[in-house]
Amino acid sequence: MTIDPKDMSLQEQFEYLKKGSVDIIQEDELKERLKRSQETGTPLVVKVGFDPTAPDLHLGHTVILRKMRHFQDLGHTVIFLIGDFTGMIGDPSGMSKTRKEMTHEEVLANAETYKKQVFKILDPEHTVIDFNSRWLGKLGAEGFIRLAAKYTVARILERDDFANRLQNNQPIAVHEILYPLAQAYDSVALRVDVEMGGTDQLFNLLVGRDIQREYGQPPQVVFITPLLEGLDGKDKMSKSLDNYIGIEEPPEEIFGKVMSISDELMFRYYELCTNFPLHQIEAMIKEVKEGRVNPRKLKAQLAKLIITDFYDSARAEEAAREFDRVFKLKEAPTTVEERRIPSSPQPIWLPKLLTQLGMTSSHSEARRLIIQGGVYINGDKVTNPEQELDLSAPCQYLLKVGKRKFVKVIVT
RNA sequence: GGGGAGGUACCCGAGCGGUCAAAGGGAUCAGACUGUAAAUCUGACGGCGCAGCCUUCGCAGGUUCGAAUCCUGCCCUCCCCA
Repeated sequence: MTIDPKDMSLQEQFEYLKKGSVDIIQEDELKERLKRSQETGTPLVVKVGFDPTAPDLHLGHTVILRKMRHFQDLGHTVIFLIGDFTGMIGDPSGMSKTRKEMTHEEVLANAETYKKQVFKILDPEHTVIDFNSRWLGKLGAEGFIRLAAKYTVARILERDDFANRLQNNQPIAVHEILYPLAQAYDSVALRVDVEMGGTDQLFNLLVGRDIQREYGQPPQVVFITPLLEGLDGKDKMSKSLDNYIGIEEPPEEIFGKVMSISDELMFRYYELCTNFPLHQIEAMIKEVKEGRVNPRKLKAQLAKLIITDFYDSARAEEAAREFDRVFKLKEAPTTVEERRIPSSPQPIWLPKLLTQLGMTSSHSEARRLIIQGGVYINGDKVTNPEQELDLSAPCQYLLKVGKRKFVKVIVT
């Protein structure tokens, strides 16, 4: 980015924001608001809701965080809204069950965790962290009924998820159909100009438009961001599927995970997790296809970019060197977890030790890995599952299990 | 309320008296080949100091020399009708 985003023309601003979006409803309305904002010098209010229970952010979340940042780059205000009230309902789109109410302290603690993570991407100057219990909690039964009166059951049931469940005779609890309304009311309370969300949020965000209209506000622009595929390239990235890159993971870990994704997926990540303009990404795809560039090089670059976002370029370079060291030169990593065990005249059976160290989950597994040639001691492959280690005198053993599990055992 | 189907290892799913630690697929893990890519190939995939033994097929009992398979009760899920 050579030019200051604030110096962009309106059209350029629009393009800057649009990159990587799935849908914008309506594009013209967004352009109009950008224009008016510039004319009046009033920043737009951009809202994105987050779940109060899951403050462990991963690369998938950064897609929308990056987009929030783009709005900030243009001087707009982003509201990081923690859905502590709606969290009691549980978003039906996540098929989650109704959650129990969290205490105020828990919510605040989670908010702190969020702060620590999101400001790796967001600009604190232009970020407001808010909680929707602030207004939804005050609404009361009466207020809620008034709100509910502004929408019809038929319209709520248009939602894919509800329609399917109705079709399949699955239960829909009454409180679930209130969820979209509660979320929509957030937009009213905050007089939101733009609400962003993933593709699974489309319905909720659209209800926001309708409800704002009911309350005499201009309907928000709905900005839909894509869901990032997980490391497997199939499902969306999520912690529960264990196909994620955590925002707080160590650089070495992130580097390794990025290197393990498929070439195809790499370009998707380039698109959604870096500021590379589309034409450059297309050029890279072409170069790879024509064999002019080794995809491995591009993947390493991607890994470094991602780490730089979460840490800094020095850490990124370090992670890259470390990776080469372990996987190219097949050396041990520079820092290996060390575990001390007391010396003993009795030797220890290797599978027992590996299991004790947590490197394997059972003696059987350890035995299997040894038989399959996946266990090394001090760089030498172990072939005998009955292998024992001498613990009679102080010494060190470097254990390696599988491709990447290392532990240094120090006999004291 | 009435009728029907079913619960098998991480997931899907076969098995319906012994030869079943339970077919097949997926996921996963290890090894080979590589670029910790993809594709492919090989092997493993309940536990146990493992040529043997122990515990698994919703739960609890029962029949039998012998049960994932048969019987009884209980729990749960789904489908159709009302």
